[in-house]
Amino acid sequence: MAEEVRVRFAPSPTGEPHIGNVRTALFNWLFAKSCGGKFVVRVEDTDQERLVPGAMDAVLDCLEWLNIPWDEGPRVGGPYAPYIQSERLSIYQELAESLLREGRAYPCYCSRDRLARMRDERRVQGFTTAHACECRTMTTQERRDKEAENGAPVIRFGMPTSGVTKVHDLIRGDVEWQNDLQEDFIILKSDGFPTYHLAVVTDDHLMNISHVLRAEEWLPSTPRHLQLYDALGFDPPEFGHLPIILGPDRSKLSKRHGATGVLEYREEGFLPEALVNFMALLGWSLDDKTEVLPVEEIASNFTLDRITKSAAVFDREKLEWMSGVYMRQLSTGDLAGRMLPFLERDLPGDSLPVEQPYLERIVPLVQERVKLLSEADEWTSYFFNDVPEYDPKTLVQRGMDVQGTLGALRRAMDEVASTESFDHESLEALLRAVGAELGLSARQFFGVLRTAVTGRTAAPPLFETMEVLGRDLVALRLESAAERLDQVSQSEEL
RNA sequence: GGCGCGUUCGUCUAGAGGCCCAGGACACCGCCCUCUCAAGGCGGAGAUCGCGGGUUCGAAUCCCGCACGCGCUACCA
Repeated sequence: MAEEVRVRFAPSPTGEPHIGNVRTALFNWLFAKSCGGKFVVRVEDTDQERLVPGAMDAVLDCLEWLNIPWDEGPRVGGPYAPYIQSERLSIYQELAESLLREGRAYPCYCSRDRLARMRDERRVQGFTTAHACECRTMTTQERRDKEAENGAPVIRFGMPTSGVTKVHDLIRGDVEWQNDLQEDFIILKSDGFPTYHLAVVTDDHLMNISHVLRAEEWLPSTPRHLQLYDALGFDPPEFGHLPIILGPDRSKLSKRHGATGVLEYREEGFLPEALVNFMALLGWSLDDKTEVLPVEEIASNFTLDRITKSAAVFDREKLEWMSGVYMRQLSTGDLAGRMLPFLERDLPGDSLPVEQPYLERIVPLVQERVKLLSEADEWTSYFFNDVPEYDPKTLVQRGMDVQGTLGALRRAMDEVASTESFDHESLEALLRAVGAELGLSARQFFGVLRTAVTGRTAAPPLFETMEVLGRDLVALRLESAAERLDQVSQSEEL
């Protein structure tokens, strides 16, 4: 009988949550969902020096924003609590102690300098930089002497000096390492904190993790973990090493590549469901055609054998496209609700407050034009003021002159003021006829009106826009346009 | 330097011996639609499947070698 699938995401709170981290979280969660397993979050805060206050909350906020819930972990608790490693120190210390007693680990008194020198020497000699110092074979007396002069040692794990360590990686297949090339790595630092290696192995075992799905950069430390499992008498979980995510220069995605923090994408107004879909496609695919699919469908079709082995370059342009796709799928009310906080943030103060019912009339006009919520203000600002800012000269369309443009504006003013129905269909019928009468093409006439009404040369359909703005505002803007154009042309003639 | 992993259009990918002189998507170009911008439709360009050897009637797919890229090589994760 197969055991319950339990996977975990184990971020270390050392900075802003990163696309790479979150993609790993997503794959773990997808895998758990795909087989009815549990997804646990565990905070690996064993590096006190690099610890960044608030980083843990940022990670958790990201997961929540992306709608990736966890079954156990911080904020939700669970049967294996605590899920924060700094609260579990005694567990690791006891295990390190027992390893020490059994002779599988030993105290090491070497200084960093000495270690660095040894590594350099080995490197020039063409050897691996690994392997142990002589602390491994010290006598008890020698240790006592060292301790007196050097203070607290670190605890190193003694790797086997012969044989190979093999893993059957769920994604990469069989991989093996020669043991004598492996380093005697530190499991307990001199401050009493465990290193990653001891802590993961311990907690993955204690928390009953069945599958370790982590980034490929961890593959080289897998033999260490396997040997630790063995020495501790624990059954190892299954391992699967996920392809890493690269920046445009094909090196591991990192801060120097610019926007890599997930929170930045939230600030920019990417839709979380688009980010999730997009990240899932970084290393996984359903088939040869389908790319846009809801997360439930990704989860129900998610299998490890469809994960790629090769690293993937993060393509922001495609993400933007996908965000637009999801944007268009939203209902009016939903989109309006999501836009609101962005408009409140980005619109000038005198345009506020934004009323949701009014916004919902605007949304259908801009929905298929907006890719990011942070663009919402650019697309809608002229709905929230009296007269938009623009260069009056842009009123004059190709093939027209100032006088003709002024005439067109004044004629439109009259029509707008006197027409009975102000719905877009009537307006279009009416103004089309007027344009023809003036001898202007639709492009010209509507171009003049577009600039006058919206202040821009690219905007949603004119007549729907007018309908939403209402007769008074439209009339005001047409009038203002005529005045401003008149002024400019006069001042330039002088 | 050592160890490990990887290598299909610029990018994400499909492909598990004949369906592939390689399919889809983003980006790009053109046309259509059209009041502008989008969205949409149609079409185009773009990959000698890293290279060289094998195996086979037949290889992107299997084997070997090489090259290149990336990762790891901390009292960081």
